[in-house]
Amino acid sequence: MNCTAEEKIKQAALQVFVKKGFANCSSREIAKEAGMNVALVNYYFRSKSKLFTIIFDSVMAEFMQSMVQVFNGSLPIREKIRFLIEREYEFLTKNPEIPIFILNELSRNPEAIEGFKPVMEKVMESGVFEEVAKLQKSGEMRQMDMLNVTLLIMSNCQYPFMAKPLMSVIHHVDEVAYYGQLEAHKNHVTQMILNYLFLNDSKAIK
Amino acid sequence: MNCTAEEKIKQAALQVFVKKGFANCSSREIAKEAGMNVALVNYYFRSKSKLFTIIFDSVMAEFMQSMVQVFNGSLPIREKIRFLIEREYEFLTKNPEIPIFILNELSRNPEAIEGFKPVMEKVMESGVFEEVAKLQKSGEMRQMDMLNVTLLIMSNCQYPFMAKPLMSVIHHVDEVAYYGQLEAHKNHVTQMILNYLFLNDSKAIK
DNA sequence: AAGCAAATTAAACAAATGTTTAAATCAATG
DNA sequence: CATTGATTTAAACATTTGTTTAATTTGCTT
Repeated sequence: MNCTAEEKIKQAALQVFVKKGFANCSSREIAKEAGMNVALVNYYFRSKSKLFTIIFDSVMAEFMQSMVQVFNGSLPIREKIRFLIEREYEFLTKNPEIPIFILNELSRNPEAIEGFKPVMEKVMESGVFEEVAKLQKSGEMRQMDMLNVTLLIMSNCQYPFMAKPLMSVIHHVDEVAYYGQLEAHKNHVTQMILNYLFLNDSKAIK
Repeated sequence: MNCTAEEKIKQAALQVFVKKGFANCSSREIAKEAGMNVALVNYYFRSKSKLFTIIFDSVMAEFMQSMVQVFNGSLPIREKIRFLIEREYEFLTKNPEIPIFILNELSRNPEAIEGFKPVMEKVMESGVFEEVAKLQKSGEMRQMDMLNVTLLIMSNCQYPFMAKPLMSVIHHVDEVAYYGQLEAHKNHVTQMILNYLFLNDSKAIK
């Protein structure tokens, strides 16, 4: 592990930013978390904003990584989607605060999306969108816009992790029990989405 | 319309808090939005935090209102769910920033959930949960935990509005086009969820 | 060991923040 | 009109914030 001061600050910033959000934490808090002086943060990164941009972009990249990997693989679309949901739940179980962090920062500060565009290129280059379009033409998949397909998958993967505080109260479960429920939820979501996207579906499990 | 100073401050606070979040705005900003002096905010509400709690609780109540109304109605479960999704999309089209506001504040400050518990009581009292349990016993509905049912509905209603900045970039659409897509999405979501929740479903549309 | 650049620190700065104070204004009552 | 209480304001307060400065330490080369 790279343990230079610069790297330590980046790790601390990642933790603090993701947990509390840009507006809700101070440079001094990040420095303290890294075990160093405030001035060092600006010595290495010039400003809180500049540091944030670096962290945010790296989070976005990691966040999209599983999607890119799965899409670039050679599985048939149906298995790609199943695998993608599997991977998303795996990633989000380890990093449950990421989606709320990203969506919150993006809606408060839309220019933050800039650093994300290069990652998006890779998804487009994978050719999944064209592949889906072909299956839709042939009647194997339901005719619908790719935006809606993307939205179905992302909604059902990310929202359950974002809503933990709300759902725990509604259904009186603690954190451990909630993550247990999400394992079951993953299976429901996979079945439901595949059944809906693919027509005349002999593999559908009732 | 009630145009007392107190009411004007509350309206300004609602706008500012929802748009920017608690940590990302100042008392002075709220006062300016209301067209009055900073000191008045504390004169009427004692502190920024106290004012926030009042606003947050009222937002939570309004947010859950459609759910309570639909659940207390006399429609069969299937129609209740269909109607609920309709109402959610209607509400969120008018108030798209509410879900990210609520989930963000809740995850940064979990005690904020307190003011929500009374609203939750009303949902429980409606008896929907028992009604669903009965249909599950009879085999009309798929056997699954109520937490997962709730999660399916909320994910597919709220997330699409939360993810607007992300999705607009991914699919190169502007705000107007995006909300247009969400109309189509509402129909997909309704079909998909009903098809999944209700078994042996003659009304299912392929 | 001396010198030097990079790394690190304590201290200071101006601006912004939540909150309070004390004075001014207003509206209604006697 | 004078008085009283509620409302509104400008100003001040102490803290915190992001950022900078200038001094000190560190590690390494000669």
